[in-house]
Amino acid sequence: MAAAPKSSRPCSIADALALVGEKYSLLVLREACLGNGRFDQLVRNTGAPRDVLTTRLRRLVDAGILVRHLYSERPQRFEYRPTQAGLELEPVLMTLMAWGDRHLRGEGARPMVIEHTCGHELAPRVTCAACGATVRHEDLTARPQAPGWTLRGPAAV
Amino acid sequence: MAAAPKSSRPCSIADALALVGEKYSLLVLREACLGNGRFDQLVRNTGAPRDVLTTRLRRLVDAGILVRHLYSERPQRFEYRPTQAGLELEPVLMTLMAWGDRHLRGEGARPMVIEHTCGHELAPRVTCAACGATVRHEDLTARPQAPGWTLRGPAAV
DNA sequence: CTCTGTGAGTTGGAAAAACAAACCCATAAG
DNA sequence: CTTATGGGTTTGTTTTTCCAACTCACAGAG
Repeated sequence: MAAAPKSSRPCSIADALALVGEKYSLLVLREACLGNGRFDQLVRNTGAPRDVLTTRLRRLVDAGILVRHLYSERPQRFEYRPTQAGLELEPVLMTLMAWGDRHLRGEGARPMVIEHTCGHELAPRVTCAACGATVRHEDLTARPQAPGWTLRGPAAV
Repeated sequence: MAAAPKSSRPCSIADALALVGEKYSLLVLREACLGNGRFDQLVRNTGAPRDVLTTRLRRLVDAGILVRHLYSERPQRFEYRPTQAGLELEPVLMTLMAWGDRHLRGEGARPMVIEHTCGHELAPRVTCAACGATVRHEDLTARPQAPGWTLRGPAAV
């Protein structure tokens, strides 16, 4: 029999969520990407309690997702900006927003619209870099690399 | 002056996170998508405490992201499967996994690989459905639809 | 100079969640 | 009859979250 796993499945989804999956973290990143990276703006726009925001910001800076940028000496004032790694999470946010727009509200009531340079409203699509096709569940096969972690097979509704 | 917003920014990212942003929710969805939707599998594979898992599952079912599927009468046994809405969150997970693979570990140590039907390993890419270009931060402009919510402008690192 | 305001946090105590381990119930297998 | 399995619930403890108030450094108005 396969060795029984003692802890949860090793997976970069889990690892990523351990960093950015805490409450408010992704909202903070959203604001940073929008250019609203100052402490009081973050408090207002995310709704996070100030102390929680403090710990989230520390974590995100430590993880290399945000940088603390001094925008005024005397008095010292800081702003949090996304790093390259942070900016690369933006597509995740866009995809999540599109999902929310589709499933969480009736057509027409979107509170924020993103425009793409191409002139159209952004409709993010996740594609396979190799073949260019839109990613669909049926086209995927997961292969865990660690022993002891198996899959039952594709789930049908 | 613009009306000061009392609560946090209205945004489908926030709404989506309110549903699936709690600890373990997306890991549960991952397992459901992998076909491991039974209670004990979920406990083992996500590491969630059983009571927490119970409340997450209820929430995800109520939200229409999972369905509770009876796979055996006498004894009654259930399995949680992703709905269409749940499956449409899978690309978010794939994008997040790719981000984690890139930024959270050295090249080569990925614990799970997804294969696409095209024969290649899946490398998810987020593109603009209108023009097909890969989505990059510099190409986006956010336009909040609700009054009182403004943006500072694009942030540069 | 004092008075008020702003930005960026700390501090302290109450309330809510998470956690761990034990327990429950129906059925099935040995 | 005993043990095992699946899908949870219960109980008690430990962490987090939440909220409001407070601090500190400086700036501008009067």
